Amino acid sequence: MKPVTVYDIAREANVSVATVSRVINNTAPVKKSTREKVLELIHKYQFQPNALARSLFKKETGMIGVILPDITNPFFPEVLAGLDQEARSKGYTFFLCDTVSTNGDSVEQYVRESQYLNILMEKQVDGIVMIGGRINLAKPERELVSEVAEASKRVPLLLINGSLPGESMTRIYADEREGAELATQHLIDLGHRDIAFAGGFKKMSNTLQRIQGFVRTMEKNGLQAKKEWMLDGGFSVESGKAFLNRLLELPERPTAIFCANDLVAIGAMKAASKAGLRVPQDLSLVGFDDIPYASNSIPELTTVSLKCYDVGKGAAELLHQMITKNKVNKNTKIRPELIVRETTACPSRN
Amino acid sequence: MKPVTVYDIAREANVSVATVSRVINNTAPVKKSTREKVLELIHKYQFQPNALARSLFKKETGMIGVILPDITNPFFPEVLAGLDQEARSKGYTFFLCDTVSTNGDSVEQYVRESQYLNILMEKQVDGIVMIGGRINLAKPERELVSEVAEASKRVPLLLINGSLPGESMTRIYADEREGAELATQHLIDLGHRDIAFAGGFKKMSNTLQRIQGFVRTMEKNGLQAKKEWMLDGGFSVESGKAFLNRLLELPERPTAIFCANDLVAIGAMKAASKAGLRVPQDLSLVGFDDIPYASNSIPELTTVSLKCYDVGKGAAELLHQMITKNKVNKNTKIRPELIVRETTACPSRN
DNA sequence: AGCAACGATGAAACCGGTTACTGTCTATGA
DNA sequence: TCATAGACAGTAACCGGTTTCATCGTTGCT
Repeated sequence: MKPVTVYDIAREANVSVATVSRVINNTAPVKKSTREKVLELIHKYQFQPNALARSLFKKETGMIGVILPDITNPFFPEVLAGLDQEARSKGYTFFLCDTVSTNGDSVEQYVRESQYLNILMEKQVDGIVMIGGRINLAKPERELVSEVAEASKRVPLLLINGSLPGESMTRIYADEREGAELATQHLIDLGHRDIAFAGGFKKMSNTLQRIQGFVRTMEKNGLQAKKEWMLDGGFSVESGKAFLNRLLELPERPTAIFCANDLVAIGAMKAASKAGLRVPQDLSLVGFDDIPYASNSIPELTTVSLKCYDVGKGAAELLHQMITKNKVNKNTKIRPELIVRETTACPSRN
Repeated sequence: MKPVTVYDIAREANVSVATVSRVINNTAPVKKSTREKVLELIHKYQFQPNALARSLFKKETGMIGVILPDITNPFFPEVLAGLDQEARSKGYTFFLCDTVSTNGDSVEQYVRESQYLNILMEKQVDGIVMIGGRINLAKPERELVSEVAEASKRVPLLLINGSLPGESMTRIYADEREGAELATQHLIDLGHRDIAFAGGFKKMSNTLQRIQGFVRTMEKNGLQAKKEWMLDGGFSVESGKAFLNRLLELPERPTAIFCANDLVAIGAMKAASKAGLRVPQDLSLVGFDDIPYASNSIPELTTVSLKCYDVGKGAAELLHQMITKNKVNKNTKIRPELIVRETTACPSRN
């Protein structure tokens, strides 16, 4: 049972396909009686025009691709939600491209990124959004990155929360350094002097930014970031636990930890609880991102909101501009916000 | 700067487009020297074949659509991950269609569902997966549902965790009733007799199933489910808090609550903590779904795993079968599993 | 030598829409 | 009365691939 086409409709209505098309798109006047006849047939057969054919000719698909590293990380659904709400109102549909690697191999992830980039372009998406992923690599890995820049010459491509070293691409991002400064200053203001930084990957630009903001703020306050209290190696709950346990084994312990993201903070909180430490009385914790977890934990997590939803929404607007006009300001910065909840307090003196 | 096409390649290689196509798809023998010349040009121009044109002719797009109610609910990313991993290995790409309504209006959500259904079909997706949403409506709302059944006649359509009353459609689901039985029996085995049920929407079939499992197990053990301890009205953390507070105001209080999902359980846990109740000493809590939250809370949540990931994976396999052959067993059931963690204990006697 | 089978290739149809171009026919104004 | 604009509609080209069918030259077998 073949799907019905404009030709079928045209034949049965005794008109040409051009007329059918005009009725569908309201693109030129059609006699009322003719229009009605066509409309009736369309309804009768539940005719659905083939979007492939249409897009092939019109050179626009109304599809945009989103490439992200792991949909299971609650950070991403949040920006996706913002992206979606805004994009939907403009008539776009989404490809979701998750580059998560099954075996934890990060090279595999990069490969996947390239694959998706190609697939999306072949599918003629109107635009592409990349969140995180390789665009977060720090300078040394630069070569890995050129094809992203290459792709951006062929299709509107927007980077979220990441930049390509050396390449000037359009991007929208939350200012991670400022966020880190906010968090660090908050801890210092509470009276903490012994503050650790835990989480992330030093190879990634987002981690670097956060570390920079941390170190800088420490120094500005006449404090110094202790090397042995700077732990990296992951963004997950598990790694958060590991970090805390490592910290526990040290001769000197910090009174507060600034975590690279909320998941790490949650992990640290769990490990602390296991070890009999009370948060925030014995240990202050601040996270980063403000994913929904953060407000659902007990105690609720003090954190820095990266305004995921706003970033997503802004991204959709920007991309839309890139697609229609193609004049857009290259760098859009979203200001993060410190959200004080229950995991930070003055250090206990003893 | 127009994108290059097979024609451009063909011209410059002094061959016909047919030959170029053959080289690309390895679909017929081509002389080695010719092949190399073509390949070289493809590389030179970074030629990317237009997938729209190809799909238009081949009548397959390698795209599948996923319709779900709210990507922000961590349940869905989990099944998405399973779906994705499996589908990706079979060469599919995803449309993500989030029907979440901005204003909380559920009618709006149904409208969105229909829209997406149509869009997806027009875009000629190879198949559609629907998770939750209107397929979860209980019988009375049946009329709202016919167009889903209608769509399933035109394109392979698979239902996850939901059924269409009266219509026989292919579906894969975790047995919610069995899951509820597991949870309830667990509480009873611990010695609880006064057990409440909180969360969900009574209009939705998934809630109904869980309630059924709960009530049935209570009765099987000679207990009865108290009407005033059966609260519905949501699947969110907020509603979980509200439920607990309502329960607190009652003259008689349950010693345990079986929550319609993990989010509700988390909410209840938070409200309990605020009210000075210790979990599990003063109140046992069991959730449902086993989203990542569940293992990250303090204390960790006892819950019923719906095997989201497996369900997603199974869905991808099923859909693929529906697309290729079209012979498939209509009902695939996944057995849920009780996961005992830290929020359940024997009731304290007093 | 004769013929089948196969390798290599091109011409053209096809997928299902949209639109440029053309040509009626009618209403309107000079 | 005639020129002209605008409503209405059809023909055919076009978008960029894939595939069928036909052609032609080799090779292999009898």
